[in-house]
Amino acid sequence: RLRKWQERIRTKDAGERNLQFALSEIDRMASALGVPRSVREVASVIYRRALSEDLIRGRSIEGVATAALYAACRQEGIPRSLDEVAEVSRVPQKEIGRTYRYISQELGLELKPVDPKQFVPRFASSLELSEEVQSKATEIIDVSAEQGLLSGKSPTGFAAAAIYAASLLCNEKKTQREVADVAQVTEVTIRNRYQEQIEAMGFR
Amino acid sequence: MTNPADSIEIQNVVASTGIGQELDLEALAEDLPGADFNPDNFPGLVYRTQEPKAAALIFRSGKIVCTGAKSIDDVHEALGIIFEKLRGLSIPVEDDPEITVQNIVSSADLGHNLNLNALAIGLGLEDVEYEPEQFPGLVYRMDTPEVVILLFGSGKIVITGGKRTDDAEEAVEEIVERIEGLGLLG
DNA sequence: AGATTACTTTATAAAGC
DNA sequence: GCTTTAAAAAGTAATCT
Repeated sequence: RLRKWQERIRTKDAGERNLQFALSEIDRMASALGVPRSVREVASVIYRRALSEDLIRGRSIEGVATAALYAACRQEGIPRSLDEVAEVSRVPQKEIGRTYRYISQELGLELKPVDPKQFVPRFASSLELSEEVQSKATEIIDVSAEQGLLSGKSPTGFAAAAIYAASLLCNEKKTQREVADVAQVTEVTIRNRYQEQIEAMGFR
Repeated sequence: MTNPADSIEIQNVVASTGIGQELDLEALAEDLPGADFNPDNFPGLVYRTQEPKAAALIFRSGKIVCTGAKSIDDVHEALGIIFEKLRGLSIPVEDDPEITVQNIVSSADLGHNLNLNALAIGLGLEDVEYEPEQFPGLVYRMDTPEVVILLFGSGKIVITGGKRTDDAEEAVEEIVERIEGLGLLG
């Protein structure tokens, strides 16, 4: 009986330490990503839910913590790409994506697909582009998405191409390289999406 | 008006069987020209048939997995060739080993572009996985028939997880019905 | 700036770590 | 969970000319 007590305390302590570790990791990654405190709180709630529903078994704590943060960013409307999240995590991108899909399914998060427009303010400001370019890029995304060009395309690449196109249209040109770097996509992707988008806009 | 069900093409059939006889894979690897056997890597010996084109994974237990065939008939043909090869090496093989189809992968064309974002919401986010940052296809798990369908923006689809030839046709009819019901098929 | 090659996803069996 | 095998879909990426 005494051993059982000790075991329970030990397990409880270990669980408590693991939870503290996960929450501190979420905090560390959230800071590195520059997301507001509200996102860390949402991520903590998602992590605790995953813990209480026993979704961590067979997975790394860090993986679930990172996936929870990725999900929280999306839920709060300020998404980070898997690439960006992987940069501040010690878990490989592939595992983050898999774990996210798993906890998302199990917890019934039902997150809608990422809207490329949500990347525009952040990408545009790190390129020091004006509000005018941002609203033009937003318009390009809306028009080309309505014409069915978004299906299957990565939201980051789609946003990057629209920002590149908008920078040209507003005489604040950025090179494909510059835009590709902030969005973490290749110039080839920007070129491909850009061609389709200007056609959808009726230019060319 | 072309029927999407008519566009169905079987792309890959996976089946399992067994010869009811333990095998010495080291020796088999020597006697079977073209056999690949890397026990450090994987416990099965890989043997490929040219006509019909297929790949077989042969295990020490005598169990065999056949993949890559384009039809159920091809699976039987390819395995028949392997059984004969083994008999030719004086390895006793059961008369008609039972062959079980484990998975059929098919492709089809719905004939219209698809708005995957709208489809993800319409089909129900709980049954859908659509993460275009990770993969361009929308993954839809269907209950009856129990298959998984990958839907692409082009309207091309992949049906997998079925064990019967009819599964793909039933799945296409069902998905077309659901997409039409949502008013999302051109 | 092409072209080529290769990797992402789905399912599925097999034996063993 | 992983390892290997096959095949399709379409997007993205790395590498070479």
